Amino acid sequence: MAARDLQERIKKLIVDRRLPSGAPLPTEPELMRFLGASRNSVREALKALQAMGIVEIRHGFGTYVGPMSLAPMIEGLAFRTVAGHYRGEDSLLQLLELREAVETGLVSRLAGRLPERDLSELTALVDRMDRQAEQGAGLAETDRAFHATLYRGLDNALLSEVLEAFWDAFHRVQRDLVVVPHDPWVTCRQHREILDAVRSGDSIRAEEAIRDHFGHVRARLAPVDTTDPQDPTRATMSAYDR
Amino acid sequence: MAARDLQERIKKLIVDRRLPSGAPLPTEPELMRFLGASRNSVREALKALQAMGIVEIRHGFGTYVGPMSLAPMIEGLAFRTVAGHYRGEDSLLQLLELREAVETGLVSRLAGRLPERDLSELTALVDRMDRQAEQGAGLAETDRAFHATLYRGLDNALLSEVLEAFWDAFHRVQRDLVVVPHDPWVTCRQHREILDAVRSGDSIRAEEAIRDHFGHVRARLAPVDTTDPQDPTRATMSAYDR
DNA sequence: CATCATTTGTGCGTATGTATC
DNA sequence: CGATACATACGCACAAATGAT
Repeated sequence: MAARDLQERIKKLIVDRRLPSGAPLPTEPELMRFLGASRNSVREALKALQAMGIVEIRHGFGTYVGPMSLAPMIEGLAFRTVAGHYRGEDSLLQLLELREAVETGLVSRLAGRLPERDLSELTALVDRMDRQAEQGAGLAETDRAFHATLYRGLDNALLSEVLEAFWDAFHRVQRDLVVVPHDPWVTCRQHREILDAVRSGDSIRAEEAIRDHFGHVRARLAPVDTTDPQDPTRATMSAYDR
Repeated sequence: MAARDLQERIKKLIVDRRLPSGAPLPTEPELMRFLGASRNSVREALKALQAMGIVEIRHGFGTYVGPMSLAPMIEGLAFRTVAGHYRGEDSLLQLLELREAVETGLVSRLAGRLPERDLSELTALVDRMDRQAEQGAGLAETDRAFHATLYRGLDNALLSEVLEAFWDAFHRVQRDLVVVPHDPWVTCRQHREILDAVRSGDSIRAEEAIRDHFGHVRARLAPVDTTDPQDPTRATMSAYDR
């Protein structure tokens, strides 16, 4: 029995029965009977679907319909970027430019259209960035929240998820791969400028602010590190070394 | 041994050895020894990596490093959209709006910056659309080529791939799920308008043209079909019925 | 063209770890 | 604590596909 068919038939089973995220799937023996395949085949099909985020397997408990998040996309993008990076490609830069290209376009549509509620939330986030910079703490999570809150105003959950996925993939790779000596105060100032520009409703200025922000990150990215992860004298610590 | 670990260690093996796309991976028995796991566990890990597009398995031949394409992302997006659609969500509309939001932003950056070579290629594509409309042939592939050629000017291979992935996911779902009675002449006219706007260098007009184009598709999408795929009287044919 | 070795695909049996009741 | 149900893991055997001899 073709393993490819098994995956398709399990997917069909989910849509046919209108199973929502979190709904329990038939147990492995039941799937074996239903699909007419052995345990190995069923398990391999489930593993593949799990990798795609379509099903969720909880040890000793059961299999369930997955959260349908874009987590697999993050994994795939991140690995693709890491592999390309070590092969000497500028894959990390490309990922950053992808974010820049998309976000510059989106922020101009947002300018002047954000409700006061979101604006004040963004203000609070930038304020928190200031405090974190003062304490020398990392402000990655706050940066993530800022971008997420900003594009929430576009009122498209899928779009928000995609942007967050791009953010996650980029920062995961950046954290594992390169040393970025960045000045937190510059980051704070740039986010405040983005916020001010959006609040003022000036599309051009908002685009410019986003471009400045990404340009700053890009500059810190220039001296890419492509040392061999097998080389014990390497300067960075990759997640793939564990 | 956690199956999750196996996947990570195979990924680490790929980056450590700098294996490019298409390079052969160790055979299953070799991986069993290298990873100290049973064949089933190794195979399940490989299946998951295959689903993510990281490895490619060819029956009776061997396993290879995958093409690192975004094909898995298309699969995931498409399934997520289909499942959401049958559950009564407007997931297909959201996917279309995602494309619209991203493309409106990008096309304004393109206006007036496309080399004559790309412009003439786009002209040829629109001409081909006209001929196909005349013959009553489908112009989906030409539409795909138009959008791909358009954003090639942004000079970011990753961005191009992502946009093509969005296109593929949307059209796969639309083709399988809903009946869209669309007028090919309108489509032709709108693409010509996009091309003219980009050629003239008018960013505003280019954005407007893209918005018109997507607006037309959105209008044809309104009467969503959520009939039960198990219902033999259904009007549409889903890919998940096979 | 046929045969062979190699490699992946499939199926079965069994033992172990883990969660729920 | 035991009982039960389930996922996890292992090992073996055979089938099917591919490329080379």
